[in-house]
Amino acid sequence: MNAYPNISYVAKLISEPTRAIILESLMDGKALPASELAYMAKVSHPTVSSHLSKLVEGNLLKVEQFGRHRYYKLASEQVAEVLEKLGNIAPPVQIRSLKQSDQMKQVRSARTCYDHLAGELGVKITEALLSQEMIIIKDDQYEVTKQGEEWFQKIGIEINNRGKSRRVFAKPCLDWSERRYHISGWLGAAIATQFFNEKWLIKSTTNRSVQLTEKGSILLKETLGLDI
Amino acid sequence: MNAYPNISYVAKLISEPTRAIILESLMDGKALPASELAYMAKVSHPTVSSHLSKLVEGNLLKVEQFGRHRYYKLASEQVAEVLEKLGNIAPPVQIRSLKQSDQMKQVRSARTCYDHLAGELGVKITEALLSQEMIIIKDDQYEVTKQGEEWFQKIGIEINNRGKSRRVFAKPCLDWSERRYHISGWLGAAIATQFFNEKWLIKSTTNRSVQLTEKGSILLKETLGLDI
DNA sequence: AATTCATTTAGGGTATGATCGAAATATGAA
DNA sequence: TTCATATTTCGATCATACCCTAAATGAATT
Repeated sequence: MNAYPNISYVAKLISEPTRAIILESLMDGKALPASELAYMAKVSHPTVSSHLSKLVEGNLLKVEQFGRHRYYKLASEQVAEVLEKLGNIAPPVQIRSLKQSDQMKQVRSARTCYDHLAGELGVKITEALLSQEMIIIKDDQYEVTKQGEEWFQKIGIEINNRGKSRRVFAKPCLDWSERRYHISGWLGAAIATQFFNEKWLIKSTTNRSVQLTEKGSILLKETLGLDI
Repeated sequence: MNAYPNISYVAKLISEPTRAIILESLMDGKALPASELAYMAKVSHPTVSSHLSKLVEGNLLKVEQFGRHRYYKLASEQVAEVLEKLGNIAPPVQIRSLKQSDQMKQVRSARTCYDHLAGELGVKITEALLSQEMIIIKDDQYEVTKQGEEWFQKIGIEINNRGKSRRVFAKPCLDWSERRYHISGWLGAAIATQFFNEKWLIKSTTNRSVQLTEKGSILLKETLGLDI
């Protein structure tokens, strides 16, 4: 009765708290060196090193070497998907300190999820686009309307310019903190990229959270009527 | 740096091999009593009982009591989704015995995945429907064509009869054994249900595999040109 | 009430694996 | 070559938790 892929092996890799912190730290798709991850997870170098080799061995992480630095990142978007889905059925963590509570608030308010926006900000933008009929939902996918196309063009995104990208255009992704949906897929990534390029949004250096800038705030207010 | 849902907690629940067997045994959506699960996982009653209480505590399983029996089932479709996705990034199990190898072959050839068909059979039906243009793929979703509607009607499925079901109509689900796609969502469930109702397909009593009947084989040959 | 079947609690043996300091290795800079 | 930094290997310690047997509980049937 064991004729299945080795689910328990992968789950075991994810289950160890230190490794879970490592994976979560890499969920926004960036690559980090071992020492940085050791600092984030608050464990010694030998410990993090042993965890990293297990994660690479299990194909959850990839490693790229530049000189004496090794940068670790998630092995694929599928891994990020599994982690996000696990987040959806997982209970929230117990908050133990004020600092942690602040981090939590930041991350819930706005963060990146692999390559698109999530958290309250991601959900609010998505819902504003829906209510203004810039996008509509059809069969569990988002479609951009005529006026939506103009709006995206105005902020610098050419909907029809995505070339031969075989990626899903835009689908709803259940947000673990809001229990509502935000946009993932090609469109989600395009929005996030543009927001960073135009400095409407900046990334935190310590966690997955992101911060709306003055410029970004004005843009959302003026073009979508969004107060944040 | 821990301001996230408790991914490691859920992963730990799934990671224990005995619990993984229990979860996999319930992946087709059916409900089983503790003693049956103890037999399948080849552990004692106390052991399985302790695992089951942890899985219920962690909201991965639900329990329903009928008299002195307690039936356990997956808590939600989301749990099944997580398990299936984990299967996609997990390495295949080591085959240790002939019996296990036979089970493996059965399960790979045809099985249920929560409430729709998977394995070689699920993939072949999906690909036949695509090549005959009964369904087409559009933006990562399947749509039923005019002639497809007739085909579904012929086998007893009214596409337009799904009432107020808010479920995704039909989307591709990556199959861990085939590394190709089968149909999930409302349509996937409708197909599976109809195949069981009409006895074109029967379930194994010991694992997730299913067997095409004589009648079922003829139907697929005559209406889709599928040789299985 | 007594019996039977399903499941849970209790307690102890055992194994796995996470952790760290110290030392070793690998890479680039001086 | 020598030094400095990044990472891994080694060895020992320690905690977690899985597993079983035996006994207890809970729920129907007689």
